[in-house]
Amino acid sequence: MNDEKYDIPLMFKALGDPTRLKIFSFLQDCCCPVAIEETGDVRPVTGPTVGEVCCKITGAERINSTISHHLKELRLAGLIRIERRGKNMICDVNREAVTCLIEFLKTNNLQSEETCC
Amino acid sequence: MNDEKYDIPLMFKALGDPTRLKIFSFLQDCCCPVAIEETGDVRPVTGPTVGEVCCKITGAERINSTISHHLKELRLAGLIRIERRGKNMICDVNREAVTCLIEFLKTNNLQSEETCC
DNA sequence: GTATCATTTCGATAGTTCACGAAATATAGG
DNA sequence: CCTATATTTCGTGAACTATCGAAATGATAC
Repeated sequence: MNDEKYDIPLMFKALGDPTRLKIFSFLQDCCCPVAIEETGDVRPVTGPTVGEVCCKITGAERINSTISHHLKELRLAGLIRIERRGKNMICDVNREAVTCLIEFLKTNNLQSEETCC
Repeated sequence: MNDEKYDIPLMFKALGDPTRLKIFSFLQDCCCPVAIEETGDVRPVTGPTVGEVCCKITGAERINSTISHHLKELRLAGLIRIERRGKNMICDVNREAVTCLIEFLKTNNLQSEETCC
């Protein structure tokens, strides 16, 4: 799971900004349905639009270029996917990437607090 | 586990720099023995010194102020502990903090790739 | 106390990032 | 094609960060 596919420091960096972490957290809580392709790839079926994310995070109606920028960084880090659905772009969390981070953190981080080697 | 005790974005930010992630990774691999106090607190017994970390990360013999700075950031984020042992400062990973991150990432990140709500 | 070793703090610099508004792009609908 | 809607890209300034060498600190050894 710790492929070359994901850039671990880039993913952590993306989550290291409070605004981005809020966005990520919101998308995680949305827990949107996904479709599984013949290839085995997973892609979002529905989910919050960029506008809905903006509204949720900033409280404002208007779409914010800052949120767009943060979404792009989360996307470039591989943590979320953004896909057009008609007029809107919809977002969802890339669970594989998150699992990759979890695996990284789990390494040598056994719950036991005794000496391990 | 998701106490107020840890600042999640700050921890992710600390891990978001490649140099710091290398340091953290090295300390994780060291997997040093820890002592359990009467209070239940855990503290390092032995572990790499700051000099050893510098050597490992930069390859140089000399202690590097940059590494010192990165260690401080990891410490302020709560991810590692640094303690004096005679002339040296020794480092180790704070597993509780790491577990806190893992729990955060696990939320709504079930392995199942089907619709979950 | 003085010298020495290990590490941190300070100060400067170059580079990066966040946030904002304005302009550009892409899609849908008439 | 023209318009409206949704979102991204661009340009800018302020704030932050990484890195480096030099000076300061703190602990031990003599």
